[in-house]
Order: sequence, then C-alpha cells, then structure tokens
Amino acid sequence: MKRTKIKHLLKGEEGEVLVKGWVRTRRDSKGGFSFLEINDGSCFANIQVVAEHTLAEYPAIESQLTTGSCVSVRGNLVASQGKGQSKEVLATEIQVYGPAPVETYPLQKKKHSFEFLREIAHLRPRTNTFGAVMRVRNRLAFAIHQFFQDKGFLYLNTPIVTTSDCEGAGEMFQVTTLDLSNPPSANGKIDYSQDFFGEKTSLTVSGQLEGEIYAMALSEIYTFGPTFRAENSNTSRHLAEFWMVEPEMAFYDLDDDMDLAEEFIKYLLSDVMEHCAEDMEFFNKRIDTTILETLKNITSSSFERLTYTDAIHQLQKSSETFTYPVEWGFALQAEHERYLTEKVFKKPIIVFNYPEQIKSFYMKLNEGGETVRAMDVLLPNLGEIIGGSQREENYDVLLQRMRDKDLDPEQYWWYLDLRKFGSAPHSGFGLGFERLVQFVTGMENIRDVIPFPRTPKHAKF
RNA sequence: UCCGGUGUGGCGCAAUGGUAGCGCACUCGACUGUUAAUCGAGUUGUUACAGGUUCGAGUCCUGUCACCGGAGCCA
Repeated sequence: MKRTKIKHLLKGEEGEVLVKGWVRTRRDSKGGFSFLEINDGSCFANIQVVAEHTLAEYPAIESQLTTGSCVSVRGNLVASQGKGQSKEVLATEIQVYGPAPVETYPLQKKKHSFEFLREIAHLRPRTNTFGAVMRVRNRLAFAIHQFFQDKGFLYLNTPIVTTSDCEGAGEMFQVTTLDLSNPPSANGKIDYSQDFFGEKTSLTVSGQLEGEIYAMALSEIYTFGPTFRAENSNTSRHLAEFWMVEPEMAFYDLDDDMDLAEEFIKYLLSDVMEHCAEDMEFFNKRIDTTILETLKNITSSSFERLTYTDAIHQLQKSSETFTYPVEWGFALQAEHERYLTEKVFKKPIIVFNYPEQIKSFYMKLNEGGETVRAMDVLLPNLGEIIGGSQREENYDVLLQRMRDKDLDPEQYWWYLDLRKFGSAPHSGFGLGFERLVQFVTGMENIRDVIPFPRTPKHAKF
C-alpha cells in the first residue's frame, strides 16, 4: 500500500490509508487508547491518529511513541468523534521507524526561542514555524520562476566563481587551491598564475554584469542563485551567503524597470497568500498579527514613487529629529527610509534618481550629470528589498565614469564591449530573496528564513 | 566593525554581596474522545570561561568567548 501525504489525507476520502511522519505530541486516554499528532511536512496541519492499546504491537512500542519519533501508521481514515479535527486515522498497525528518547531529544512539545533553535539547526525544520517558513520560501521561489517564465524571460545561470569584482564594492570570499601555509610568490606577491584558474578568483557578489551580457542578446533574462559577501555584517538583515534574483532587460528604461519591480512584488505576495494560506494564517496568528493585512494592502495599492531630491525635501520639512544629517548628496540612512515608509507614506516606496557620486559606475547618468537613473524599493519595517537601475549604454560616458571612480577599464573590457558593439538601453534590478521571505512571513531575523544561515563566525550545519 | 544588553537545571526566566528558586518539559499517580489537556507528587545546577576584590561573589571589577538588539555596509 502506498503512503498518503497528510496534505492529501485531510482532503481525501474515508477508507484504508498508510501515513508516515514524525510524532509531534501524544495524549493518553485511560479509555484504553492514545492520540498521536503526526506531521510529515506536506502541510501545516497534523493528522490525529487514534491508537487503541489493544493493538498487538502497542505494549512493545508505547515507550517509543514520543515527541520526535518517526512512525508508519496503517489504519482507516474516519470522521473524528472529537472537536479539534474533522478527520482522524484509526490505527490498525503502527511501526516505529526511529524513536526519539525524551531524555535526550532537544525539541519539546512547547515553544522554543529562535535563538535556541539556531543551535540545533538540524532539528528545527521539525517545528511548526520552520516548516511554515520553508513551505513559504519554496512557494516564493516557484512563483519567481513562474512570474518571469510567463513573461518570456530566460532563466540564466551566472557563474559562482568569478574574477570580476562586480561593483568595485563589497568584500569577496577568495577561492583558491594554493597551499595557504606556503603560497608561491613572485615579486614579493602571491603568484596567482599558479592557482587553479591561473588568476585570483572569488565567489560572486552579483550576477548582474554577466546578466547584462545575455540581455544584450536574448532581450530578457533573470538570474536566481546564491551570492556571497564577506562583509562583517552582524544584523538581522544580512547573510554572508544569500540568494538573489536579478532580472536584466534590454529596451527597458527606468520607468519600465520600476513598473516591473512593483508588478513582481505584488505578484509574489498575492501568490503566496493564495497558495500558502494555512501557513500564512499561522504567521498572522503567532509571528506578526498585522502581516496579512499588510500584504493585502500592498497588493491593492500602488507604490509611492518619488525622486531622491523629493525624498530629501520630505525629510527636511519634517519635525522628526534624525541622528544623521539630511542633506542632498548624502545617502539615505535607515532612519530616513523608515520615516518615509512607516510615517509619511505607510506603504512601499520607490526612490529614484539618486546623486551620481553615491551610486555605482554602471548606472545611467541623467541629463545634467548630477543624478543617475537608480531606484530602490523600500518596504515598511524592512527597508531596501530591491535595488536597480537603468544601465549606462553610452561607451564614452561609461568609460569616463569608471575612471572617475578609480576602476580599471581593462578589467571590464568585455563589459565595455557590450557598449562598443550593438549597445542598447537596458535596465535591471536585484532582489534579496531572504529579505522577501522575511517580509512575507514577518520573521524578524534573516537567519530564520534560510535553511542553513552563514554569518560571520558561523558556518555550522 | 562600533554602541548597548544578556549568559543561572533540557527550555524560558527569578534571586538588597550572605543556604540558588519558579514555570514548562520530564518521571510517577489520579482523571478524561484528548487536542498547548487537567489535578497531585517527584527528579534535574561546576550560575559561559579565566583571573581579581571580599570573611563571603550568580551578584562587584578585568579579560576572553558566545548570543541578542541597534548602527554602518548592503540585498
């Protein structure tokens, strides 16, 4: 007989079934039977199994039917006599695959702090919260592909090991096979010509530049893969290894770029509310009681778009006192972004046309040369979730901007070639996947929305 | 990396410088188609680590480590 997942069982017909999963709790009745709550991760809900103590194997396995143990249950799916559930399985045969001794099994049938669960990251997926987070994460990943595929974007795999330092910013993890205790040297420096790739290599911090290569041939592409930053960031919003989505589109200007970003976010939020309703109910009840209302509001209203200059005016005319100065030409600080999203507009905003000197070399210079066509999508309570721009397609302007920012044009020869041959206006953006999962679930710490978080001093599990 | 905070039974927390307690979990018993079950009893500690002050340190001081919150960097 084939095993039926609990998700299907709960919607299925009454009759004989085979269930497999992990015991969440057991409640004994002196009426001669016990209730087992079984979860197999297929959905948030458990299935209640009624185990009569008259079952032949029961006396032998009773002590093993504890929280955390894994079981296989054959039985009949029937209407429940109790109140908490409509259906339950009346067991005819129970097999214990793997017991979980109560004296040593770390998870208890009670609430645990997320800090504690991080220390047992190999067991935390067995909790309600992490099961829900990972189902939502999975659905969001699926919806991202669906959104772009429906629009005819090509899914592009950009390299993980790279020789280019994408934006000239951001510390990178070096990749090497050299003997670190005795590296070969030439002219007093490490001789990377003897390294595996024959030159110095690192883990990618972004697939954008490579994405542009393919957008300049296939029109619309998107990447969705891991990226790495060796920054010593210790916050609830940063990881050393995280997943990023980066669409890149030929013939899109900044307005098209912002339109796509807004449509994208709304699509993802709607999709997850529709397809992960039960998990989202849980988040709304236990993690953040305003999350569903917030998500609904976002999908039904338009994002406020304002220029960087307007944002500065808004901040300057407010009565709020800020720690950091509000002055044209300075970057917007977290406190400024929070004020705009949470106090002024109370919804997502898109700030665009930033000062040239605080943004990257590849962003298209506006007329006048003061600002570039960059945009950031800022969410209430979270901050920046998307950063994007129209790219500079003019060879001479791009070359000059690289020189102004002390970048070596020779290193970017292939990037410049894209402007030398068949250049086209194009745009793109990057979305931090974990930040999206964070926002959708209401989870406060980014370490709790990725299966295996990598942060400074932490790569266990 | 900077600022602030916290490290005490398995988990969550308490303890004017003076005998380390409580809740949950767990064990046993009672009761029950139960559902965070309930009621009664019981077990559980090198107070993060290393030094120091003191008659006496969980508590005060110094250092180290870990974790949390905020900031910077960003996604």
